[in-house]
Amino acid sequence: MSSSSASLPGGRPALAPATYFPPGEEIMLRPRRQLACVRCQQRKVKCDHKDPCATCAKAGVPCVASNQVQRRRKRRLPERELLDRIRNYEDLLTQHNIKFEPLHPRGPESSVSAPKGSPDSHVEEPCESDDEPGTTTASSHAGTSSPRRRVRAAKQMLHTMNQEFRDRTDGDSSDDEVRGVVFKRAWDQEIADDAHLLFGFGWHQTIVDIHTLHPQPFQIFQLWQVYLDNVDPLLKITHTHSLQKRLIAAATNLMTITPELEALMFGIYCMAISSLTENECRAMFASSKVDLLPRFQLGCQQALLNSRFMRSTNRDCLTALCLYLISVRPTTAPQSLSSILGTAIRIAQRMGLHSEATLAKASPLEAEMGRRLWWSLILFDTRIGEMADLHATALLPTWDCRVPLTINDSDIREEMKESPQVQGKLTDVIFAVCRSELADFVRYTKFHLGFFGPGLRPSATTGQEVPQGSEIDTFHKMMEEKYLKFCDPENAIHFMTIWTTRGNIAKYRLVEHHFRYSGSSLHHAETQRDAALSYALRMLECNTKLMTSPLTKGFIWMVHCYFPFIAYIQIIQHLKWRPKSAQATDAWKIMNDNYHALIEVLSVTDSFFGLLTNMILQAWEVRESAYKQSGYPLETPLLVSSIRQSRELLIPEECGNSIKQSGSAPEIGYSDVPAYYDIDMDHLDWSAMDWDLGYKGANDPKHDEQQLPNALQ
DNA sequence: GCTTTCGGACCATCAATTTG
DNA sequence: AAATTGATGGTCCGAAAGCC
Repeated sequence: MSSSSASLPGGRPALAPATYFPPGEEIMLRPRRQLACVRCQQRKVKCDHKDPCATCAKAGVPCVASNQVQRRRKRRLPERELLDRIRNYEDLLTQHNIKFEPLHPRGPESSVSAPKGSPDSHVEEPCESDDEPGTTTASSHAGTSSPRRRVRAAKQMLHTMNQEFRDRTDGDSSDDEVRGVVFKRAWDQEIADDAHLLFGFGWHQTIVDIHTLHPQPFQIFQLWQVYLDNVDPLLKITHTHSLQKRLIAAATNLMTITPELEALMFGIYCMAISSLTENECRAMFASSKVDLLPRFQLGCQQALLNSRFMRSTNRDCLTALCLYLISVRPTTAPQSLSSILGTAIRIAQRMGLHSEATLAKASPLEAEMGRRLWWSLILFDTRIGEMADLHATALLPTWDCRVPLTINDSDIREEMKESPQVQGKLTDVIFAVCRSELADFVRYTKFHLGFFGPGLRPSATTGQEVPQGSEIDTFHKMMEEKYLKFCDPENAIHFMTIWTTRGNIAKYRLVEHHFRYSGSSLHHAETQRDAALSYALRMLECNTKLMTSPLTKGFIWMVHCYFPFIAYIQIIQHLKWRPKSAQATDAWKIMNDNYHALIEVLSVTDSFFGLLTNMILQAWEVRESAYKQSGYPLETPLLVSSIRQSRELLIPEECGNSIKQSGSAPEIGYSDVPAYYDIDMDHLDWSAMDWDLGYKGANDPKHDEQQLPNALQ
């Protein structure tokens, strides 16, 4: 081992070890090498390691500290592989009639030197690059190809198949596996361009030069930093250590990056911008979100097309698609998004991300990142399915991808052969693990399968017991003991984990409640209704904490995605039924707090705002008249006066009419509901919930007119 | 003349391999 | 187990190019 003492031969004075290791440090305890900042690394100039460093300070740009990239496993080519390669090259020389001295004299049985003209021999054609991106001409499209070209393509396809069979049958692959690969390759060669199916233009026909859509190199690192702060801690679908190195290299030469990495970069830009507020975005990039986001989304689309994302098995590519889809959510109808998410999940299934048997064949890093990506897609798809009123879900016990491991990114490296040991409960990935754990629990529950998989019997297909209602208690206790009690409420990601988990558990308690008592005589019993109300109030309380805490500022994009609309419905129904109950005062307070957190980001002209406030006002009117009858004084809560005030500012036609209509089965396509206020379907077939029966006319005959929007019925 | 870019010399690190 | 090897990651000098 070379020493790090001062007497290094031939070294540059500036590179003396003291530069890297502070004087006085013991060699045994020496710290990690102090790295140059990202910009100095990129510019290959000396970095003084200050914060900010002198060169960045001088240039007036942000000084971003770089991370050490994990060393990759050294790969030594085994002798056999080297010999095979030599054999292959010798074969090529033979085919081209180039004289050489062979390493192995060839006998007539030599398998690699098929005689020229035999079916096995490679058909050499000049200019075989028709399918190369960028070289395709209009006349070479599949639809307009000449007979000569078709013959050539057919020959090439046959050649590919023969080659594949030869290569594969030498190894351990089964016949089925070989056939699968061969046909996949064959399709790949035969059909060059089909990506326009989703994004409207062919992969070789980009409408603008994609390179012009990238931000400046220093902005790439700013966006990366925003992504690391606001997005990565929640999703954990990129491996920071290995990706950062690739990004640094990519940012210095955007012309040479692979389309997959380019797509991922645009996906990261999209999510970074999505996670910023308008003011933050303007302060950092001197442009508005509405300018930047569509630009990066277009770049992501084009890069996805360039990487032929629909047939690709590249993880970067699918990760990019996932980030892109999350970033378009606020401006996309859930029905549309749900459809394209189905495509994403099918791609993931083709890659085998849903199957532990397939994941086991990949490296531990690939497998683990694959699991995280699978769960992210499933969780996002589940949520969008709820919003799209989809009566189907991919969250079922029909696949066996396990919940991601509780490990830090630094615990898993590319060269690892064995899965890393699970670390403590508080790792980088705590949020992603907790929500995956919850979904993994839910997908086996009776209520969930009752709604989405009545034909599925998880205990028979998976060996797992079906949790009963009371098992939510056990599960909740387990989550509190296993994860939440270790969380520090002062830590942003821990705070998110605590209140998101508790809020979601309350939501599933409510869903389970309705499943259990739907159609039962107990459904309208006082205690059951009180229980349902308490779950809904708990949901709102958790949501208020997430919306109002300064800790979650960067994560608010995720909080907005989970607006607890059903909690509002549950609470308002209860308040109409029992306007003077002991819980009613508490309920108004909790709703008031949540509403004021909501109003921060809500526009009073939104149709969703009208729908929500209409429901709230009706509940308040019931309470007011009940108190008037009894003669007790009643203080109007702030949210009611605030709603009334905002309505007075609106033109009556814009507000009142639309609200009245929306109260009676409005045409609320979710496309016109601002995504911040997505309506929460919560897995339920609401028509089966018997929501209104017990409440209708309880106190006011007008309630018969009070209906849930179409999508909720 | 100042700044930026980047080829490449040189050093550090550490897994794989060899040596004793 | 220690020593060695060699692949890979990292720094930053200094020549050349770019810019004002």
